[in-house]
Amino acid sequence: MVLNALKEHIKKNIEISSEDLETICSYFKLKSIKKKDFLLTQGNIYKYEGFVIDGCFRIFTIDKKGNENTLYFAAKDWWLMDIDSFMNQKPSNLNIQALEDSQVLLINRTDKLTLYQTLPVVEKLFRIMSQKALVAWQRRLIRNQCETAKQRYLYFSKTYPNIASKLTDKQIASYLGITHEFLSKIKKQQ
Amino acid sequence: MVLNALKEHIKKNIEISSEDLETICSYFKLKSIKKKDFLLTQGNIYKYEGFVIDGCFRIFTIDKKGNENTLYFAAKDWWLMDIDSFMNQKPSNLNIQALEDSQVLLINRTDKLTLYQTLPVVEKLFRIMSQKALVAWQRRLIRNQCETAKQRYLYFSKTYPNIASKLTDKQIASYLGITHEFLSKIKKQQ
DNA sequence: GAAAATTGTTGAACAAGTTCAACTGTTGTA
DNA sequence: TACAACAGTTGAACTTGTTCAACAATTTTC
Repeated sequence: MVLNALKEHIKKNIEISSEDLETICSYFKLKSIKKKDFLLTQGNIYKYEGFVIDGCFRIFTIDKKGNENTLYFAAKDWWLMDIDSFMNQKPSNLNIQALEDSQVLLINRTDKLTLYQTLPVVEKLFRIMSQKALVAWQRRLIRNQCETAKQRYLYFSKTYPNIASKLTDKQIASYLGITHEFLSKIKKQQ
Repeated sequence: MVLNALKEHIKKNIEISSEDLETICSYFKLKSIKKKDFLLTQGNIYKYEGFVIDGCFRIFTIDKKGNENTLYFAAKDWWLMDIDSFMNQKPSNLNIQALEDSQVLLINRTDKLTLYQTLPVVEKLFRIMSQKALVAWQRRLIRNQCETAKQRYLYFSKTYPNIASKLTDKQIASYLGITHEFLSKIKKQQ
């Protein structure tokens, strides 16, 4: 059953009773998203938080010069969030696009706030997940500052082979913060 | 009184009763740290989480090549954390050094875990603070990817003038991810 | 207050990464 | 199946940032 992936994911992060687990999961609804479709586009308020059941997404921004900048990719068991837009009801700077036909479990803002209020364990769950994510973002920033594009490319394709294999070089380049021409030259070198 | 800064900070993030606020604050102890002294050095387990009352700190790592890479600076009202080391009792990759004579409120791991267990509002507080920090780290990464060193320098000195004024150019360069020679050239340009 | 250590500046040669343009190879799609 | 759209490759000229070395200015320390 589709909710099992979410349940397993939650249990990896916290200890939780099965009643609480059921309650949490009952608020999530499954949605299918076709390849190239958007779950969120820049300028709109993000009304959901999503957990990827199957498929792959790219989360990116487009800057003033028109360059696409990929924040991260989300495959199975990753979250699709824009905390700032979702919590503060602000227009988002992000685009969330399916790279292949995908399935996500979505929860809306009202239900999420209800969960926070009624189940303290949900606060704990998202506190722990946020802190883990924070550590990961700090490490990525440091890597960006002290490694060359080639080292970052090798790290990415080694660390996330399943995701990397689904991506075009253009998408990988926008994640690494380099042009796709330069990525092409890097790959030729080795 | 010294705890007032912490109380005000907490109240900016969540709604909280004054009893709970008192309870939380009662676990923090004031510590003075002399200029150039370390609150944490790379390889050790970080036993505290700190809230800066006065002074300024630099949080940085040293990579294999011996280059210092500054993660962030923490002045009044900022937190001094290494979540990964503190929560998982792992040796830290970070150094936390006072840039001037400073004062911090510290809480140890046992007390922090007690707070999490006894006061649900503490989970919420750190969930919210972590999520805000996460958003900030994502934005910084995007800025690093699409702006030049000069733009990043101007952004930093405009956004954090109080912190920037306390720092040497070498420290600022290590935060921006450039050499201090290049920062010197950037400053000459304008 | 002098010596030592650190920080900041400058230049020249170099390396990393971009831009633009032209071309090739793939993947949709009518 | 053909054609359009997009992804990938390559080269030349360019910009951004690094490295190293020498020197000047400032701060620390005894």
